[in-house]
Amino acid sequence: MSRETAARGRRPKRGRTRQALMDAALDLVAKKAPFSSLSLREVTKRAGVVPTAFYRHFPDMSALGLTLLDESFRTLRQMMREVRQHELPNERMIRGSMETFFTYVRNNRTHFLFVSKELYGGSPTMRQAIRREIRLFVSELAMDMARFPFLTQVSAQDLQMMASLVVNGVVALTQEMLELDEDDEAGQHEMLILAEKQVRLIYFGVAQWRSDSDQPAEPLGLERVPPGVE
Amino acid sequence: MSRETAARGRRPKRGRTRQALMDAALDLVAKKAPFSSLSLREVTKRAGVVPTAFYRHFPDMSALGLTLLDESFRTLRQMMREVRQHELPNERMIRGSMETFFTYVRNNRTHFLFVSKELYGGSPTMRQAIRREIRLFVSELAMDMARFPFLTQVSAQDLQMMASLVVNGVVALTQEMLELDEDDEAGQHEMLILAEKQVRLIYFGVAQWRSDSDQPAEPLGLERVPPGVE
DNA sequence: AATATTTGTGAACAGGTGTTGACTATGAAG
DNA sequence: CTTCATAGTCAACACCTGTTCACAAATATT
Repeated sequence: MSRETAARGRRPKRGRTRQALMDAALDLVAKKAPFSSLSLREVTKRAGVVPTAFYRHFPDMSALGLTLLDESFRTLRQMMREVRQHELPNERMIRGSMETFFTYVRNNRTHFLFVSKELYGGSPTMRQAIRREIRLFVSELAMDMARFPFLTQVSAQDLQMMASLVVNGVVALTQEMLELDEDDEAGQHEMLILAEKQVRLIYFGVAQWRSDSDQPAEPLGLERVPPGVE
Repeated sequence: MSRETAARGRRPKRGRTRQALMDAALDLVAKKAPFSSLSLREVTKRAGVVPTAFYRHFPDMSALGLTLLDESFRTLRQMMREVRQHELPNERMIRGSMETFFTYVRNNRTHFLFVSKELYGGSPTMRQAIRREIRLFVSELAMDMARFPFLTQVSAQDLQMMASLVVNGVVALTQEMLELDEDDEAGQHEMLILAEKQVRLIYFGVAQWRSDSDQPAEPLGLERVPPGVE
């Protein structure tokens, strides 16, 4: 008895509306304004649903945002775990890690666009959540670095500092890559090369580090520069 | 809350309304939402002016935003120039530069808060403008680094890469510092120490770098990989 | 097949939004 | 003093906002 009364009767909208709302929000963020300046009605319209239907799935917009955030990070965390288990700490590791990470970013563009814009522009709750996730990555990377033979004498605090340097760099490059056009192959590859170089550069510095004295192993001539340079 | 909402009785309203609008927007961004989700009426209300008065000074909100951006960077550029001229490339330079820079950030908190939120959350025009400024700082730093005697053989491209690493790191730490409470002396000092360490670490890596081979001066035990790596 | 629960609809509200046009106060220039 | 452009006010508009409520449709449970 499929009666279509006012021509409003639509297809089976089982639990799909919820996902439709999330996708709609993600789309709008990707090609328009940040999430905070996104209206409930806008999202529902794009999802092909009447505004009031929103409340069947989320109490308000900020709840949608947090759900989106969770969705964004859950798969990312899982991927990072796998990378950490498979890779070994050698020269090729850097390239491999960067490659898999940036490929992942590419395949989940809208999610990263969302997170990127919320990192500093979002509500306090959002920002805090994101920064917590980032700090988690830093700690895990620091743990990995602790296993490097030439870093056994570096303090945990300095390891954290080094790891955050790497993660911050990757985050910045990720955001810069998101500014590129979606199918700018050359640009994205260039970004990958750059990322690898930068991380490698940091690792060179790391190898020179002594944390006990808060000083480098060698002065390496930084301060031996003659004052007549200017 | 000592806002002079009673500006109605004040005489000299000459060119002050324009600045009042800018200050109001800056205040709102600092303690509320990002600039994009800021309404014209909200700004005028805070400035103690009727909404229509806005159009006497700016065609629309985005024009206000660009003006704010310009105001934010003009003094910063000037300060950076002075630092670049006074400082010498030695060990103390890093500490000194970081100190003056972070002090400046502290004294211009609202401006940096504004820029920080617009970097990734703002309109395309805004983001582009900000990234252009950042790229400018990178280039200038790269020029400074080119004068380091132990970097004369590094390619211009790699110098750019190194400089962007430093700048990105400082940007990230700046944004992190802005998350701290305004009068959290300890936290801000800690951030300064961290910044100095990170920059110093990068410089150690820099000293190891050889750009002609895209490889480090020494394998330094990261891996005993043969030189024939892609 | 009858019932109950979830999910989507439509109308309506109170209030905020950008922008208009005509009008008025201000202060400088003639 | 008069003239005139600048800068601020007021009322009004058409539109978009979040949220409410009662109702209808679709699905699940009995």
